Amino acid sequence: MGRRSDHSREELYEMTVAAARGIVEAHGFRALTVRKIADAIGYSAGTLYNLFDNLDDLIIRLNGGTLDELFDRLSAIEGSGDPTLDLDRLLGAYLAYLEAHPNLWNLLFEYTRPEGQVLPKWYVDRVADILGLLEQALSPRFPEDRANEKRHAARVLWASLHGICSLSQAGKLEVVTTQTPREMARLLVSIFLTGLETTSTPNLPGR
Amino acid sequence: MGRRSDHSREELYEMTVAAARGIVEAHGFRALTVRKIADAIGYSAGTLYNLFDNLDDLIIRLNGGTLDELFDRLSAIEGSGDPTLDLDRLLGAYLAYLEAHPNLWNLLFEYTRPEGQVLPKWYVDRVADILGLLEQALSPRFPEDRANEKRHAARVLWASLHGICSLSQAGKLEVVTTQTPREMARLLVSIFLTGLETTSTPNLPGR
DNA sequence: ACCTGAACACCGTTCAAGT
DNA sequence: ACCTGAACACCGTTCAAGT
Repeated sequence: MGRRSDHSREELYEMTVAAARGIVEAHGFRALTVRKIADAIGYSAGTLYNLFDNLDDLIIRLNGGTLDELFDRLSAIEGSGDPTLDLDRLLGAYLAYLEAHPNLWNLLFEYTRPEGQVLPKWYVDRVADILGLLEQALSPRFPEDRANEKRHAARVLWASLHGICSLSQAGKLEVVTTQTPREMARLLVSIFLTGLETTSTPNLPGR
Repeated sequence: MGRRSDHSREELYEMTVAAARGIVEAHGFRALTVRKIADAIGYSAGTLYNLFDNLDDLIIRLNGGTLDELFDRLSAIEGSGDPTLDLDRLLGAYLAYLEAHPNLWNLLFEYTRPEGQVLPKWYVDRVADILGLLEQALSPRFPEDRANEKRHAARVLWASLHGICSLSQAGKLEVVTTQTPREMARLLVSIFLTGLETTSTPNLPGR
């Protein structure tokens, strides 16, 4: 036993995250265990605790990479200035990623960390970056002095689209509808943008 | 050891589900284990396997009860014929339940069963019943010959609201917005209903 | 300084043995 | 027919002991 220094700390870190990702992609997040990751990289389980606080920490790092990938795909889309078109492209890329890496997406959103753990700032920032792309696509619909309304609209739309993806991924959609997630997302965007056009200041029910 | 017959099979079943529910409500779904349930009802773990196929089966039964409760709360709301008002009331009741039983709701939606397991029919039917209430509230917006569009709209709205609840519950909303889930849901319903009014046949981007 | 293997305190599930 | 306790095959995490 004792030090091996076959790999630098950084190499080890990369190997670990890559191995974890491989396991999740191949067998789903339920199959992800510290022992299996250690096996895959040829080290003992204890070694991983030199690199990560615990499995939860490791998962958050892995999810960070997934968020990066997602952002890269989405930010590669150049805006046309037409919200309908831009949102549809964003949507297409998002759903394509989801379809290509369902288990990674699952780990990203369906895995909830234990009781009252807060997400690290860098993690939240990455989510905010993705939200920024949505805001940008919505921009033509909002004058500059209504940035706050735009923020709110983008977040509501984001959460809504997430709901469609989430239920679809969990297999809870196909049992109650024949629509594909793509169709549902398009219908949502279509209704949403139409609703935005005529609802500058939404009139909410009595409160 | 051997048979005790302190309780009938039915009693045992009820005790088990109640104990499981208690554990989830008190400590979250991560705390739910077969051994703890058995402890709580004063039987051995093995006994639970006389009543349920496995823990997953037990959870689905528990979730069935949660769906029933949710349906009861929502169906107690009498319709006014005004979709804005009715949807807001449904929403209020839904969010109130979520707030009162966050951990039960969590188990219902965030817990995903292992790989390719299908939900039993009675379970899907209960979800469909709840969807029916949404459809009913939307009814004034759709002529009778557009029942299918109504179905689709109800499902999209349901998934969207679910997204808001889901992200809120996971603590992923408060980090990117100051809006409450209630406000987001209201904004969504408001935009959605406005969008429906003027979008009888939504024009989707090129497919 | 790093890595290991054993240990600890858990899991879900099965099943021979008892009544 | 029902129930138990032990067993099996796992977990995440810690840490003394080795290099």
